Amino acid sequence: MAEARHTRDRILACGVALASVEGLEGLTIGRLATELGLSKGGVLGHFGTKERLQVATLRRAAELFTHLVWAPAEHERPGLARLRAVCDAWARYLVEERETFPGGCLFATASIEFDARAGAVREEVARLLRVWRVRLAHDVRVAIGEGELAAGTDVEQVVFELNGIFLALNQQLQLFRDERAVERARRACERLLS
Amino acid sequence: MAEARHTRDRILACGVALASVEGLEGLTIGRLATELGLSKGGVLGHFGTKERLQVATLRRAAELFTHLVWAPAEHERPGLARLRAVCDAWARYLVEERETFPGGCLFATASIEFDARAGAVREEVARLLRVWRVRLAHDVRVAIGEGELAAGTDVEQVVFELNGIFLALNQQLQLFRDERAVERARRACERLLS
DNA sequence: CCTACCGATCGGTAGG
DNA sequence: CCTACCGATCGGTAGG
Repeated sequence: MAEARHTRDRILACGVALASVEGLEGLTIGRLATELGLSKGGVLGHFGTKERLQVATLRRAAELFTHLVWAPAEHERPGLARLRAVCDAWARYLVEERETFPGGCLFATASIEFDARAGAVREEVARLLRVWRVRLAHDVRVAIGEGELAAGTDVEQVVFELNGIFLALNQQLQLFRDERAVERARRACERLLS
Repeated sequence: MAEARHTRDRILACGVALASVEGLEGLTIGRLATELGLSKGGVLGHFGTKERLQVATLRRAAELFTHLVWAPAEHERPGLARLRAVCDAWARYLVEERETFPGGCLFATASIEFDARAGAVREEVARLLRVWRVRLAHDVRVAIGEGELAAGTDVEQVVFELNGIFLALNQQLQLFRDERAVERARRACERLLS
């Protein structure tokens, strides 16, 4: 039924925002229910267990990330031009999507929260981050092939450092509310991609 | 009494390890009590409230960090030499202190966990991270003064990027169990500090 | 999708 | 430091 689908979407939108602040463990069924005017049974019925709710929330966040960070850059020329567009969109996503992710990037939150636990949630976080890195690595490789980056450039090294820059930016924005860090991230990317 | 002090130390050692894995919110009084063979009252008596237990746990983690990362570098020549020694010790701390911090750096965990909440825990995390950054900034400034780093170097930029490198290393070690990232962090530091 | 309920665990208190 | 207890909330189930 279309109504059930719509309810599921509402639950996930609320779940992404809640998990961004409280973590995927702090994403409780009771709180979701209260916030949406549903019963706990009504929430849980769409997912079966809390773990599956957590995985569904992560996947929805990945769809949003793709839409907000990848889509604006996708049609740029592969290689350095697209990498730069991705970095721009990535920074914009961290700064501007306070409504969707009031507690900052959900992948930063979830990767820290589950990095020492076993289970389906941890596996899903790791998988989604790997997919993203493959995408970045591809454009780094193209940039090297095109001579836009030095021939000896270590692809994984660039991806590692890019990841660090945006983890640092997320922390600076969320914990210190320091928007000047956007400029720092931009400069760090420039230094890395030239 | 010396015994009470000893019990408090035992609670905090266990608390640091537990919070490293489960977060400072997942650090529950009941679980601490069970793990230490105490009653809940026995645990809480040393701190009063859970929030104060969380702050005490963070402070203990900061003492450990100082001992493991700052102390080995402290007597190096201020400036670039000491910065390099700090980076070495910082990486070693993330890789080797699995027993003390089985879930990785507690400051990485706590900063993500509390970056969207108000209260004493958030303030303490932010304060401790600021103290550490001041320390790093000082040696960057000395290095510039000594001509070891270019005259136009932006101090906060270097600190920002250093922080990113070690956040990325922590994630790579914990979520992906990728020890090759240590070499990547080392290379990123070299690139930054030359 | 609902109400009504389950056992477990949470932070915290009282009294000793 | 203990036992015994409080109300609230957790994930989840039953029956409709």
